[in-house]
Amino acid sequence: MPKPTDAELTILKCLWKSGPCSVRALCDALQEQQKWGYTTVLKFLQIMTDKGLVTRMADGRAHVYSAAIREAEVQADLLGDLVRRLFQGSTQKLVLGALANGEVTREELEEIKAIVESLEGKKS
Amino acid sequence: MPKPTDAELTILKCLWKSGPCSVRALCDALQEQQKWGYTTVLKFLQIMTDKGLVTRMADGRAHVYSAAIREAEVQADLLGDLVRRLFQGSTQKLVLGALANGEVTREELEEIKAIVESLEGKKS
DNA sequence: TAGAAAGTACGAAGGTTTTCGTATGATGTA
DNA sequence: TACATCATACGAAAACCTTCGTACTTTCTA
Repeated sequence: MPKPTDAELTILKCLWKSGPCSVRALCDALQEQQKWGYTTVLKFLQIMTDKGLVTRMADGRAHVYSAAIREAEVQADLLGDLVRRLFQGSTQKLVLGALANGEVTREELEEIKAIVESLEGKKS
Repeated sequence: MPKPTDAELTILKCLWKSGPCSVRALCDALQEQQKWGYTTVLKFLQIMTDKGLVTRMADGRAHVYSAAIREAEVQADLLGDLVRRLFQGSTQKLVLGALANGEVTREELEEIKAIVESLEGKKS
């Protein structure tokens, strides 16, 4: 599974959020963040189809595109990449780095702690 | 501060580990992981000097290169990028994703929990 | 002193990414 | 039916990344 580029990620995020879309609908949905021309978006989708990142179905004259990988898969993939390349392969180092630098509310900390404790339970 | 490319990261990691190096020393240090020619490494260092990722000092005929950014900075930078681009800006979502997919030992979990608790303390 | 050795600088080739423009075909309407 | 509209396909330009090869300079050394 190829790692999506920046532009490809933008499109995937839009597909995850909106569900299957025609090129036109994607363009409209992207309008606010991105000033891409219609053929630019189309080209990305064609490349992504070749790479297996999206699939397409004919809908009369037009095509409807869907994400071919789930958000969680890409997240796991890119996280694993970062862990390997910048944190000596240690997930723990990445987590500590994220906690040290990111904004996390008290409620979110609670939730993280709960997950950590449940993982500890599994390791008994 | 420009985001380092893959090759640039490899070189930065080596500089962080070994400290300031001549091109020759870097080549040797990289020998095991990477089969780069001397001029390849030199070229990267020249590009990285232009980008401000490394600095260099003359040492007689040769140059000695040092990392211009600390490892923790780059880690924070790339983590922030990932949080923004793939986790809706939520550090918590990234942490949960990392915990769900990565390998973490019991001792590491303990340490994470301790950090979480100390952060909770700070928020009181 | 003449040539080997070691270092830097420059440029270029080949690949990928980003971004459109143009060509071409189908569809619907005056 | 002829023209505007909308969709896809194709190709190409510009930027960036990776990787060397070659040229040039300085410094040893036989």
